[in-house]
Amino acid sequence: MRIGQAAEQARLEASAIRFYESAGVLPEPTRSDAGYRVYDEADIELMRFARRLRALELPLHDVREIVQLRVSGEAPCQPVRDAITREAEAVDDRIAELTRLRSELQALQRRMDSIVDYWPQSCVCHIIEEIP
Amino acid sequence: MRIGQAAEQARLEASAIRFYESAGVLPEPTRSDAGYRVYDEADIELMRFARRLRALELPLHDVREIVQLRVSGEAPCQPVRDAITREAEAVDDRIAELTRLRSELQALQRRMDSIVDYWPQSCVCHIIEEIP
DNA sequence: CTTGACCTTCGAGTAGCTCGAGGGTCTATC
DNA sequence: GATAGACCCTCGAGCTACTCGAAGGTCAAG
Repeated sequence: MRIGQAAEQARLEASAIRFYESAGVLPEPTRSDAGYRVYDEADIELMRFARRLRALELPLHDVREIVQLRVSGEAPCQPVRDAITREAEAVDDRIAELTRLRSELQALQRRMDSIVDYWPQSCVCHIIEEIP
Repeated sequence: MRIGQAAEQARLEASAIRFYESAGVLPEPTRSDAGYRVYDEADIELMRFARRLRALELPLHDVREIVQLRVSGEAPCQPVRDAITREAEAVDDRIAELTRLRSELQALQRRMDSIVDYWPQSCVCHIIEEIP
């Protein structure tokens, strides 16, 4: 199977498959006489594995490490656990950050609305100055 | 005042100030005879304004538009309102996405823990295969 | 006159891809 | 056999928002 069909089966873009290969995440596939990449079912499964790890938003270097272990026949369980633990912490941190940011944005929106209600012609942009 | 002190006053990195200038966010400053960038208090205020907008995680092209309006003497109120509205929506979307992701990561962690509790020697990585 | 702190520009690096240019290949149809 | 259209190749650039390092110029103090 060539890269287009592989991409469809693995639900990745062909450009992403080439990129993963160049980044050492996926192994170099065999080539046809014409130089086309040729994949089999096991290659597709590996692509799906990588896609699932990326769907968890694991950084690519973690995906690379985990996929390489799997390719070499070692169980990548501990790296997967560690990566998921790190990722869960990163996600929690980012949610907390975005929650603070959302409060701040909502407060700004309320202030802008109230200023416009009371002084329809006035400029509200000075409220930005109040951000530390 | 030169760029180092300006960076300190505006709480930006000097490299960020140069980058903002090259990106058209901040205007080109006057130069000393030696070619050093020279800033006054109004320049610092503009830097702070840009920093505050970026602290709201507004994309740089929005910051550029808003800062340029302010430089040209126009009130950037409506663009600020629009940008904040867009940003609030983007933040809400991202929080929803990350909340889903956190649930998924926590579910994976629980599954991995339970598998290790019951079959301490087994590999848990097949649980990744269950991700669509 | 030298030292060290500061400044300059330019290019590359970060993350994770996508897209386009310029070219080759394969398959079906005429 | 020719040709059209779909597919593939590599390489380089682009996206975001900066940061860092190299190689070199400037300035004040001792």
